[in-house]
Amino acid sequence: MPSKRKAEVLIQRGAKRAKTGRSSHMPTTRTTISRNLDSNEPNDKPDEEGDQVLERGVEKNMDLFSLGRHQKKHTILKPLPYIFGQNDFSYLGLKKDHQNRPLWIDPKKGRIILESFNPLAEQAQDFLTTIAEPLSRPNLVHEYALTMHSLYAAVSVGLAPSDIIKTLSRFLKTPLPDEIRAFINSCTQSYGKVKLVLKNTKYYVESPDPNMLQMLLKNPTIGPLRVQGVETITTSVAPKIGGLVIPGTKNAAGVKQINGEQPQHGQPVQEDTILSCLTEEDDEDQEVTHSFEIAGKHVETVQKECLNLGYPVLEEYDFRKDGVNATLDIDLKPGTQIRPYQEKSLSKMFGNGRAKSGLIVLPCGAGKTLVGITAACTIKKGVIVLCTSSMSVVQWRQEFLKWSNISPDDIVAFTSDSKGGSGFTGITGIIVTTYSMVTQSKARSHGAENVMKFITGREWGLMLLDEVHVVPANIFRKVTSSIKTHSKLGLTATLLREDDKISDLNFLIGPKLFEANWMELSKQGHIAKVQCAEVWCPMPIDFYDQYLKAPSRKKSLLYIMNPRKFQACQYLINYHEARGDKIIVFSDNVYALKAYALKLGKAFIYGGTSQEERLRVLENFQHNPLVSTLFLSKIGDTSLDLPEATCLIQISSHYGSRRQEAQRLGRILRAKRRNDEGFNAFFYSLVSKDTQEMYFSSKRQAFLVDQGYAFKVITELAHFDKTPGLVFATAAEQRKLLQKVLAENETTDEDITDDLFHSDTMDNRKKKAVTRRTAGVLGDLSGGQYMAYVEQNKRAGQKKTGNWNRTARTLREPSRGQDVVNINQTKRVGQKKVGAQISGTLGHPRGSQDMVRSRQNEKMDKRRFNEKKEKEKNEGKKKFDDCKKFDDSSKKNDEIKKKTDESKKRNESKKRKRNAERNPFFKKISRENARRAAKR
DNA sequence: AAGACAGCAA
DNA sequence: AGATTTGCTGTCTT
Repeated sequence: MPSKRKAEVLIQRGAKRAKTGRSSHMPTTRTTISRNLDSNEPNDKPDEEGDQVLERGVEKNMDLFSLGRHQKKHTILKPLPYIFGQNDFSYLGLKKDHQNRPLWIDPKKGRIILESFNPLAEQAQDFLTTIAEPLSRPNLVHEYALTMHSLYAAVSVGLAPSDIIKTLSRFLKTPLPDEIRAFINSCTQSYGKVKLVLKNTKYYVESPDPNMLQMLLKNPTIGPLRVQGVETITTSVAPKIGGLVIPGTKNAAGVKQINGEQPQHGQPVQEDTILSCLTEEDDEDQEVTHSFEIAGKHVETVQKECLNLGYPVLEEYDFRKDGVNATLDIDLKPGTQIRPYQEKSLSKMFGNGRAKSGLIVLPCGAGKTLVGITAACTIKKGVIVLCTSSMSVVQWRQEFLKWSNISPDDIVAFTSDSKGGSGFTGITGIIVTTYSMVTQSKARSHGAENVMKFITGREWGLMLLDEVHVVPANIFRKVTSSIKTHSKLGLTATLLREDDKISDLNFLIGPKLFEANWMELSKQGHIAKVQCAEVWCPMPIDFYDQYLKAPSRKKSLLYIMNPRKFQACQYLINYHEARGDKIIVFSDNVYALKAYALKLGKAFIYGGTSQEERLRVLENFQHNPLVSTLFLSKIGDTSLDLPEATCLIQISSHYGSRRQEAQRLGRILRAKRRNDEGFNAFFYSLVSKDTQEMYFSSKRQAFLVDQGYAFKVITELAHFDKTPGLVFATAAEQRKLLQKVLAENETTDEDITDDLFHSDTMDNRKKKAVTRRTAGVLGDLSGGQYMAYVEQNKRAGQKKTGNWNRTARTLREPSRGQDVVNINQTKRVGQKKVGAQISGTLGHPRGSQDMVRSRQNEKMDKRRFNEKKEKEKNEGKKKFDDCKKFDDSSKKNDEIKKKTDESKKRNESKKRKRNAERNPFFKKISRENARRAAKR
């Protein structure tokens, strides 16, 4: 039964990935292939290595259809399409020595398949990462896509089209299809014809070919964006390559040795992979180039349009020839050596002696920061670093100080609480800030205003974009146009978004320069090895009943609060604590987070946890051997500098977000013990069987599976039933939990609707709430008693946890697990509790945090309402337009309609605000606040 | 120093 | 397929 299920899921996943090709799900492919080969070959030993089987099988099958027979192949060999599916390209005709060549190609889609067990695989892989985009790299067969962008990137590293074609056909088992040859030629020819150049904070579109510029100016999108009357003719010199040394590399060490400095001992001498420059021709001729100016804010549009036209804009920074911008005194600290893959990624960036803009993708814990710092040390000009949170701003600054010799005065943090004066003490320097800091367009404080002027008013040599996958978000993409920089380097671990905006990075930043192979890094010991598992927790029958009946909202709560999941979680925690692991448990749902942590007596942190408390908990988690489990909400995904954990358990997560999954896995890749013999980190996803969670889980895993991680499915934990002390062991307890879960939703909704949503605009919401109420049968039946239960519980909780000293003690003595290690009670939260009490008297069962939340909900409803209205309006407008296409007055009407709509909206929001203010609930709160303030 | 608030991301 | 809740930011107020 379990194996059947597994097969089903695998097939499902395979089907889901069918768009990107079957081979992307390795376990399926592998098992299918070996099974079929087994049946073909009776002598086959069952324990034979899969790759050997595959290789021999492939050989054997290849023999069956030698060249010339391929026309008939499909009729002759029935099993083949079954085995290889759409990935059988042998009809292209195999070369005689195909066994020695590692690549297949799909002539239609430009997909390249690499046999990673082939002796030439390593060489081929290096080549492939340069010219194509890795799609999926599991154990045996890797899949790459030849795309426009990847080819642009290849040319920008210096590969000539002929090189690409020559090398590709050398690795191919089949002759290079003509389509592919044509595709490569068409993509590479137009590359580099148009350049974007930054001079004196002005942008110019430049080309050696005046016709090209004329063509662009005639383009309806680009033409009007030209700044008038500044067409100039300039001369430029083609770049030279030699002499550039990236600090931290072997070359750099050599230079230092000559200068009398010794590289630190114990550092392995690295292979000289650096600057294997592919073009050596030094053009000494001076070329005449033509250019026209465009405004900074139009750069994005122009780049996008040029890309559409098939003339990608080349953005390169010849920083060594830049005499205008001051040179920054920065270098890596002596003895610092960067790892081979870091070097490789940087050599892609500086491949031709100039700085190319682009993206570097490295898994978490693989030293992205150091790559950024090394890039900064190579360019040696003003640097601006952008991060997602103020925490990482501080970290980036620290890392810079740690790895480089930059003077602390020259590196400034610019965040809301550290405005960093108005610049550097020197003439240039590094500024570290957040995306929102530089994109905020609303009123700014005086200091911030100054710094912003400073940032936008000058030219930067390098812009480092941390977590670059956030840039395509509507607000953040502004940064690329408002800050004038010669080169951009985007860093991320997961170049993934669940929307389709990720390809925008191609013109917002640049092509992907390098993407590391996770499995390779873990084999080399740079990141930890991880065992991934999905634990299937069956739902107790009454839970499942309710799950089937429940509306989607409650469904999720039900499968998260599955008692069997509680038990599995407890079991895993016990098991790994006994092994000496440090465990992090992730839950997106705060309610579940608290419930789990309290029930199992562990520490937890979520958004409402104060700064002070967070630090205290983290410190205990790190140093106190008695605190080895920590529960985190999605706060742990981004904004927490987590100490090293070795085991990770997910109990709930954000739908099918692959990025979240990868980011969470990244939390255990850093482990210091990774090089210990046989060390393994563990990654568990707990899913409730036969629920939506299964689907989400498979979706989330897609990225990691592509990276080569194999997820085991665990349906039974060893001695699970005999484990003593499991929570919710009796049916009565489970029933109680079920009621609690059902009622939790009920009461909240009811209260929110009754207390907070008096305003007439909320009719929709109310309707929704009513339907929801009728749906929960069990909740209705037991609602009354149940309220009492909640209230009691709440008060008990208050009594128990209000005291700071007590919680501090329980933390130090976790053996008093019975006491519940609730270390979430800071002074701040304690104050909030007062709010909770008030709300309690009003019949609001949850804390004031929830009050805030529900107000936010109201806001959100407001927004959604507006959005909906907007949508309807747009649709209406469209129809309106359609009907009155030729009516001149339609525009006027439209405008009037818009205006009235807007004023209506404004009035409504005002009304809502007034209502909110008049609401006794808020009045009471604000009175309480005032009273408290007076007391202080 | 901490909370309210608004806006945004995922 | 679509939903959706939590958390971050800066600024202003107390």
